Amino acid sequence: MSRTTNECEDGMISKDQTELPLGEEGSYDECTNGVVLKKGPWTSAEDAILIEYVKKHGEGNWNSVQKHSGLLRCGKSCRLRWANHLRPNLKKGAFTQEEEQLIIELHAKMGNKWARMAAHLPGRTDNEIKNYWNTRIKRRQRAGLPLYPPEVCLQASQGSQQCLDINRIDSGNKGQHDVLQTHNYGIPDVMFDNLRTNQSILPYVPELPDISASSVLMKGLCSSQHGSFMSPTMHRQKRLRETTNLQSSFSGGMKNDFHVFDQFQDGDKAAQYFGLSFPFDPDSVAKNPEIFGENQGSHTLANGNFSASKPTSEAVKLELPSLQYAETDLGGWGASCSSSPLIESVDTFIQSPPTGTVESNSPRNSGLLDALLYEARTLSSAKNRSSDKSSNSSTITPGDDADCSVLNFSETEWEDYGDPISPLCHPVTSLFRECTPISASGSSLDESPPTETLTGSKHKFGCPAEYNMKSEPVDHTWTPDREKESYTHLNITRPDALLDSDWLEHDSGYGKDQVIMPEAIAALLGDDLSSEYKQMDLSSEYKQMDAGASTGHGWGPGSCSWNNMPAVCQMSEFP
DNA sequence: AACAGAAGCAACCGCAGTTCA
DNA sequence: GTGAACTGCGGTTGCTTCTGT
Repeated sequence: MSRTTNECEDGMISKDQTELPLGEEGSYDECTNGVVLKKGPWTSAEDAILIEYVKKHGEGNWNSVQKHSGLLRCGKSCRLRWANHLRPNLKKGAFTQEEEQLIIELHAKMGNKWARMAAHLPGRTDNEIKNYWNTRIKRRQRAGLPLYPPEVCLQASQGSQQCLDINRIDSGNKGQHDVLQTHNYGIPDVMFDNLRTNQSILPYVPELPDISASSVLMKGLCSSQHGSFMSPTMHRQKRLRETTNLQSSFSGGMKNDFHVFDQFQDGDKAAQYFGLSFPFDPDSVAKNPEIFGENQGSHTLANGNFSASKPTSEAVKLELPSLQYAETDLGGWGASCSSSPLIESVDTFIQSPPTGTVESNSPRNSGLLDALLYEARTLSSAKNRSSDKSSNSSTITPGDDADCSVLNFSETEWEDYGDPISPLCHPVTSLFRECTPISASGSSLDESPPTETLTGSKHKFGCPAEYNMKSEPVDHTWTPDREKESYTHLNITRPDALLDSDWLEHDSGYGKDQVIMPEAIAALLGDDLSSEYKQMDLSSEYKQMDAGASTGHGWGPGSCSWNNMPAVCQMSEFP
């Protein structure tokens, strides 16, 4: 079925009926029935027509735009033009630092879910974000920088962990569609945490500081979600669907993208796979080139953040294992504890930071309905948390808006929640204090890896000096002020902010009558959500996963051993 | 001033999900 | 229940502008 044909069939305006605006820029495609549609850049006249149409008829029914307005554009083109350029409240201009930071964090958690990311950035379009990200990747690739700054990887890992938890809890729950969509990001962390927490099985791991096994590997996987581990040529949604079909996002991801784990029944191989401090096994590269960044074809950096023992390409050679960022701070990283993961971390992937607006009032817009529900849950849970915050911070409340917490690593906020222990068994505040490089210039955080840790002759985990990243004269001295600055960057996503009247009355461009009202949202979701989450909490699957866990949180230390990991990871025969 | 490459941006394309007849 | 139509999303391409040589 040809979309163009369909659109043309709807087009109604035939060539002989229409006077072509010859001389205008843009090309014209003639469809089988003679209808001609313009392509290429939009003119201001066309914009005016479209704006007028939307004013009269509202969004949606894009294919009828042509019928009613005579605009020689297909519906898709109209929708795109409206969404990306004409709709009210679009922010134009460069991304602010806050936005950049948010994009990085969101991408670390969501991957290339541009539309969802855009929902977190009011006034920004998915296209803008996508373009920004793609150019950013190019930039960093040239500079030999890792895709994500370390602290973002940490946050993403927490989100991933939570994602996994949720998937396990409620893998069959269609309502967790959003969660399922993000399954990719969770898989590695389990692997890594398992590595770390099962050191007796991995002979090399005990030599690593507490943070190493999980954080190092996780950092690599922060980028590997699109690169080294993932097959970039595989359609993401296809992955999702297959995953869903498998009744387990986790298993699906493993099946489709993590076949390489099959070889990890051997602990040594696993160690080699995860590289860095482990003896390099060139065979691993030969056998699994995709592991080491030879998966090309996506925009993902070949050198991503995942630095194996020995890069196999020049691009990778520039790469430095992300772990080195923490080289001088390993004492902090190693401030291990046996506490259970951070409470909020459990449901990071359930919720996300607020979106500013509901962009459409189109009743048929299912995607936006999802977005509305998504936002509503966020709002609802944010509200819940604000009320629960004082009473109980040690109970898993899946409805909590932990996503915001991830994005708002305000030290004070962590403290507010009691024991600020990360899922990696590290005090979050100390992790971020030691790991968040913010340049004094206030330039984008991710653009500035800590130089002083990049230029050592040989870092602690055995990465030879020749793999050191190109050092750049960036001041990475960490000061409390900078720390504060970095935290405050993110406060726009504070759950509290959601309930702020200003936020709620954020002009969506459709008048205040379409403002999201917290009461309405609460009424919409209210008990349903809570019961849903209660159900999740009690799900037998979750209990099964939790069985044997020493922490009672399912994925804490001991919850999943290396021995049972292959059972999870080798799900190629998963029913 | 001319040129090449990089960067930024806008738009198109194809696929998939949802809705409707 | 099924197929067509509509819509949204992500990937990609192409054009324009900027920057360095």
